Amino acid sequence: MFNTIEIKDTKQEIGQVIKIVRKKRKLSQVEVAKSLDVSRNTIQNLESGKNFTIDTLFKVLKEFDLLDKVYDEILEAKKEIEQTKSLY
Amino acid sequence: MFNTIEIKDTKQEIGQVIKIVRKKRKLSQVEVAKSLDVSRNTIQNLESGKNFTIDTLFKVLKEFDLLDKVYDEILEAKKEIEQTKSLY
DNA sequence: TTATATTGCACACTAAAACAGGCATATTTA
DNA sequence: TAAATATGCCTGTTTTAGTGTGCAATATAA
Repeated sequence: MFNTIEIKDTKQEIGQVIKIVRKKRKLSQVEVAKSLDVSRNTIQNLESGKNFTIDTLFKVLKEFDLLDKVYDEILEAKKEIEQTKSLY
Repeated sequence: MFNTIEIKDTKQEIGQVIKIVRKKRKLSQVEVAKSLDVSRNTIQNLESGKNFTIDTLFKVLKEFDLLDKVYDEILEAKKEIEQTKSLY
């Protein structure tokens, strides 16, 4: 009936986005890993939809200049939620 | 000079959003933890800006009907990135 | 106020993310 | 084509997120 999004799908989409951005910048997994001081496995797992920590994700987003955008969207969501009257 | 967002700040904002939504729904940390089958510590750490896994975050977002929105925003970002010509 | 529930934060323990390294298979480049 | 580079995935080890418990401080209800 309802087409609810699964956690697994969302992780995989994140991984794809990261990979696309990395390719656009012509960087290898090794190069990104070195820049962030994490292992290549960590980048590999992130890109392939495995579980990972928020620190790992945000390190990559920051490296790719995407953290500011995410931060803004969180603030935007916060505003909306605060304005919305509770339905419960 | 440039006001770059830090990872720590972003995590703390996420924690605040989660907490606000939970309060709006008049749920305790214990109740949310039970619903998601995670420990209260995990919810506590998420809300207080500690490090956490993407699975934990997405479980909470799904419980609060926010995962679909996040998924859409990821797809939107993906489109934009794919269209943008690389600057590198 | 007094009782009850909730929260924040310790602690030790367990499960899993992250690390280090290797290897086969693409993919790219000379 | 051959060489070099990059990727995907595996195995074992280390680090840390998550768990379980307890307790003091705070907030809520009687």
